[in-house]
Amino acid sequence: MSDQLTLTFSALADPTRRAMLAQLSKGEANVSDLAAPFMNEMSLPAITKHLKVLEKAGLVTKTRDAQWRPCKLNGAPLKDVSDWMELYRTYWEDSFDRLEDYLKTIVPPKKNSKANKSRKKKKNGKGN
Amino acid sequence: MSDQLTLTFSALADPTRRAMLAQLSKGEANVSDLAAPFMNEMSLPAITKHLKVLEKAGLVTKTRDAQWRPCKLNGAPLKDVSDWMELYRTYWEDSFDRLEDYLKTIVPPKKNSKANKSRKKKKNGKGN
DNA sequence: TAGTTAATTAACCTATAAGTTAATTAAAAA
DNA sequence: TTTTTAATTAACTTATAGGTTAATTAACTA
Repeated sequence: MSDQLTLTFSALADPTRRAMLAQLSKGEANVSDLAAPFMNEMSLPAITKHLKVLEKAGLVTKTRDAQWRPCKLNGAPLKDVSDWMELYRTYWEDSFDRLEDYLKTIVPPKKNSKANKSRKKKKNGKGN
Repeated sequence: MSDQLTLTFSALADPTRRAMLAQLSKGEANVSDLAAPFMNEMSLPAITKHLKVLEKAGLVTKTRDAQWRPCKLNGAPLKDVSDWMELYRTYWEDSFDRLEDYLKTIVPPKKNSKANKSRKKKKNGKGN
């Protein structure tokens, strides 16, 4: 009963699943194709499970072709992630960091805590 | 020993934690401030734990002020998410859906129309 | 029909995520 | 000095994520 965003973030929170998405971004692939890069690390049923997580999140759609199961990337759920991210853009954008750095150069580092009061003396009266 | 992206996605894969980030995006807050909206649903130690997950992901930094722990949002890890998302932009962008829809209107589903012929040559060719 | 291939399901194990209550720490206030 | 406030830690429970091996399903192939 998770909301969509939770389902999506959970699905993305695993490097194997992200690698599977990366592979699918190059084109359709069967389950065994998707499993191939991991066959030294894990079993086929493990891949089936990862795939199921991606399907439940709506990130992958699986069809049928004889005994094969061609899988396709579906990016739609990433739109929600993108929209969510947008709320925080100012917190991670480069320009924000640069602005912060810039502000540090023109606003004297002054703290108003009591601890600070006892510790720090302003260097010269010029600032601000 | 998760990679950063995994840590970040995992941290975001919980609605309580996302709500905490939302609150922090409005400004600094102490642990009890962050807990307040959830006090009917969960205990304070639960919030402490969620906070710890956010800290380990680098999304929140906690400082000290007497017995309070002012918390601050740090968006830096979201940059990685944003960069990762960028790889899939074409798969979720509205314009992509619209382009797809548009292409469906101009590429006849069946035989080679004149328009089709000029754009597409793909019956048996291994071309590109 | 028997055998092979592709994938899933079943049954199980282990680690950990997410919560709890109770105890503890640390600072402030009375 | 005692009490209150803010937060964490400890110890524990429960559910689930992520993996395993073995069995099963379903389609194609010889």
